[in-house]
Amino acid sequence: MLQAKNADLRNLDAVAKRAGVSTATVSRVLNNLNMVKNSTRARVLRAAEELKYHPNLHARSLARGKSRTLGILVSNMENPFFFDIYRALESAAHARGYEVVVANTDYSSEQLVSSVRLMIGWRVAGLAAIVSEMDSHLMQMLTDSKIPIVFYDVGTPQKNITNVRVDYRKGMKKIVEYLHSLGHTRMAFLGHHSTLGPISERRKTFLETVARFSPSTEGQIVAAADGLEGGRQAARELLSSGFQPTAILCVNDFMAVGVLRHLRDQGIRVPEDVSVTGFDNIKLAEFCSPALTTVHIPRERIGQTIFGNLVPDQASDRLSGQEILIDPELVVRESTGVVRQTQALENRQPSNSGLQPRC
Amino acid sequence: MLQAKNADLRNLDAVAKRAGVSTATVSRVLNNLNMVKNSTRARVLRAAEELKYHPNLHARSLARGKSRTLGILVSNMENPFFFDIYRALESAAHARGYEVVVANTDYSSEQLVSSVRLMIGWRVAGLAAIVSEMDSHLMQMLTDSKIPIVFYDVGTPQKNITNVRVDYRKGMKKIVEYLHSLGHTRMAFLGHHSTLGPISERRKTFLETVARFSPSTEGQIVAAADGLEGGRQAARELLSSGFQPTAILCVNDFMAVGVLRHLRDQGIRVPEDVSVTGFDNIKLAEFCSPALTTVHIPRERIGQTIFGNLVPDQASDRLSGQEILIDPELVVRESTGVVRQTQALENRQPSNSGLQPRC
DNA sequence: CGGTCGAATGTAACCGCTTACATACGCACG
DNA sequence: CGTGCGTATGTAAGCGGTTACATTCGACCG
Repeated sequence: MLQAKNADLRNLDAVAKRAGVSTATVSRVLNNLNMVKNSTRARVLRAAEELKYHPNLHARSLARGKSRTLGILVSNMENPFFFDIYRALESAAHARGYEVVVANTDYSSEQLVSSVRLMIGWRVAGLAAIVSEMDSHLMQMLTDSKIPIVFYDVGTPQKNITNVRVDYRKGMKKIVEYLHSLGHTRMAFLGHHSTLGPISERRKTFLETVARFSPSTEGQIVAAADGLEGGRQAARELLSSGFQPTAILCVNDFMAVGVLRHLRDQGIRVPEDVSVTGFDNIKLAEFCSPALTTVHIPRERIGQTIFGNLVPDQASDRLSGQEILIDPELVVRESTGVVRQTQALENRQPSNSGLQPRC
Repeated sequence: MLQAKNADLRNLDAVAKRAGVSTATVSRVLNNLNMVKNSTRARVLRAAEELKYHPNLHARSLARGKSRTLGILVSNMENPFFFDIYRALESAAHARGYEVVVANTDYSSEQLVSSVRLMIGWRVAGLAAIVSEMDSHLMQMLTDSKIPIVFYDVGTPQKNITNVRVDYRKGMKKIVEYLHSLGHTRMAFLGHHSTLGPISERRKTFLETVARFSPSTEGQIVAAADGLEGGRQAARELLSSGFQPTAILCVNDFMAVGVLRHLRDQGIRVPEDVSVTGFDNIKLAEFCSPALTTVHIPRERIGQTIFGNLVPDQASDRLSGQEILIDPELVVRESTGVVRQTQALENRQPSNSGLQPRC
C-alpha cells in the first residue's frame, strides 16, 4: 500500500534517523543485544523516547518467525472453574516471559473452530484448549498445524498434542457412594449440554453407580445451561417433574449455587430436606450457603501442568503425545447430610421415571 | 532471518504456485474481492485447502496497516462485574466483525502500563480501559498514541479519549440514605485498594453522607483485597475492631458475598442482627443467601456504550473527547432490614473511632 | 480489421522489523 | 608501516501478506 507520507510515522527508521544511526543499531538497542556502544545506546533510547516510539509487534513476530504468545481457549470464562485454570496458566506464562491471548467458546464447537483458526493465524507458540466441546475436523486441523497443543478434558493424544484429564468417573463415583452411605435413595443428576464429553462422562458414571445400588436407589436426570440461572432453571424442572430427590448431584459448583437458590425459594431446606453436591470446588462453593459438598479439582496444578507441556522446559522435556490423568478428591461441607427416615419415605409417589434419562 | 528452506512452508506463495496463479490473485480470493473468475477462485480455494493454509495474521495486519482488533483492559476479571462488561463489549465487537484481546491488570498500575504497551504494540483499532487504577504517565502515553480510547471509571477526556462514568456518589448516597431511613446508626464501609479513584469516591461519599446524619450516626472504614476471601477478611477485621455496625456497606457485591460468609460463621444473622449491602448488582447478588440489597450498574449498556465510542458508527459519529455519565439504581433485596430497638442500643460500647477512617 | 474498453490477472513496491553478512575503525603486533 | 583482529555499525534481504499500477485478453464496435 503506497501510503501518504504520514507526518507522524513512528517506526524504526524514524528513530534511526533521529539518532543518526541505522535501523539495525536501533533494533539491537531495543532488543538489548550488546555490541552497542553505551553512548549510541543512550542516543537511540532518547530518540525513541522523544518520538513516543512503540515497536510494531506484528512486524516483529513476522520478522522473528516465532512468537512468545500462548493461546488459551475456554468454554465458559464466567464459570470460575475455567477462570481459575486460565489464571494459573497465565501466571505461569508471564513468569516465563510469555504473553497470553484468551478466547471464550461458549461451549460452541463453531466458536471453538473459529477461535482455533484465529490462534493459528496468530502463529501462537502453543495452544491450550480447556474446553468441553469438540469438532470432528478439529483434531486433524490441529495436528496439521504442528503447534504444540494441550487439551484439557477432550481430544486424543497425537504427535504434537498432549492431553490432561481428570478422572471424573472416580469423582462422581465417590459422590454417589458417599450419598448412598448417608441413606439417599432418590438421586438426581443435574447437568448442562448433555452431548459434551466430559459432562456426559459424569452423567454416565452417575447412572452406572446408581444402578449398582438398584433397586433400592433411583436416579433421574435434568439439564439446563451452565451458570447460576441454569442451575435454578434445572432445579425448577426437576422439582416439577414429580421425581422427589433426596439428593441433587450437580455437574459443577456454579450450577449448584443456582440450585440452592431455587430450593431456598421453595422453602426446601438443605441438607435437612434434600442434599446437594457440586463439582470442581470453586471458591464460591465455600462461600455459598450452605457451603457445598463437592469434589476438588486442582485447577492451579492443572494450569501449571498445561503450561509445562506447552513450553519446552530447558531441563525436562515435554510429555508430548501423552495423556496425563489427575485424581479428584471428595470435599464434604454443609450441603449434604444423613437422610431422615421421614424424608426417605414421605413423598413416595408414582415415580415412573426410574433410571430413564429425560434430557 | 535467512530461514532454512522449510519443506512445509505454507504461505501465499505456496498456494499461488499450487494453483498456478500469482499471490495477488490468491489474496483477492481469500479476501473475497470480486474480479476473480469463478474457476480460478475454485482452484485457489482447493490449493489452500490442500496445503492446510492459514493466513499469517501478523503479515496481514502489517500490510493492511490497520487492524480490526480491540484491546480490553480490566482490573479483575474474576469479579463478575468486570466480566460482564467485558462480555457485553466482546459480543458487540463480534457482531460488528471485530476481534478482541483482553488483559487483566490486577489493580496494578505497572501491569496496566505494560498491558497498554502491548496493546499499542499490537496496533489495536481501539482500546477500552475498564480499570480502577491509574498511572501518571499513562494518559500522556495514550493521547500520544492516537488510538481511540474509552476509559471506564478513571482518566480524563482528551482528543482521542472518551470517558464513561457511573455516578457512584449518587449510588452510595442512595444506600446510606436508605439505611438511615431504616434506622441504622452505626455503618461501616468495607472496601479494597483505598487509593484507587472509583473506590475512594464511594468511600468519601459514604463518609460525607454519614456525616450529614451525625452525630446520631457513625461511620467506620475497613479494607482488604477484592474478592470473596477479601470480603471475609475485611469483615473479620471490622468485627474485631470493636466497632459494632448495624449495617455493613460493601464496595461491591463480590466482597459482600465474602462478608455474608463470615457473618454466618459468627452466628450473626443478616439482616436481623446486621444489614449488608453490595454494589454492582452482579448475578450472584441475587443468588447468595440472603440476596443482596445493592445498587444496579447497567454493565450490558456500559459495554455497548464503550464499543459504540470505540468504533466509528457509520451513521452517528463518535462522542470522542466526551464524558458519559450513567446513573445507578438502588435494588432492595433481603440483606437489609429495619434496625430493631435492641440492636440499636445493645453493644453500645466506647466507640472512639467515630468517623475516623483507619485504612 | 484496428481500436476501445472492461474484466481478470500479474508485477512489484511497500508494511516495520530482524539479522546474516559486509564494512569501517582502532589498535597491537611483527 | 602493513597486517590481522575484535568491536561497533551499516546494508540489504528476508518475513508473508496487500494493493497500486501494469499488462493481458477477449469481446464489441465503428
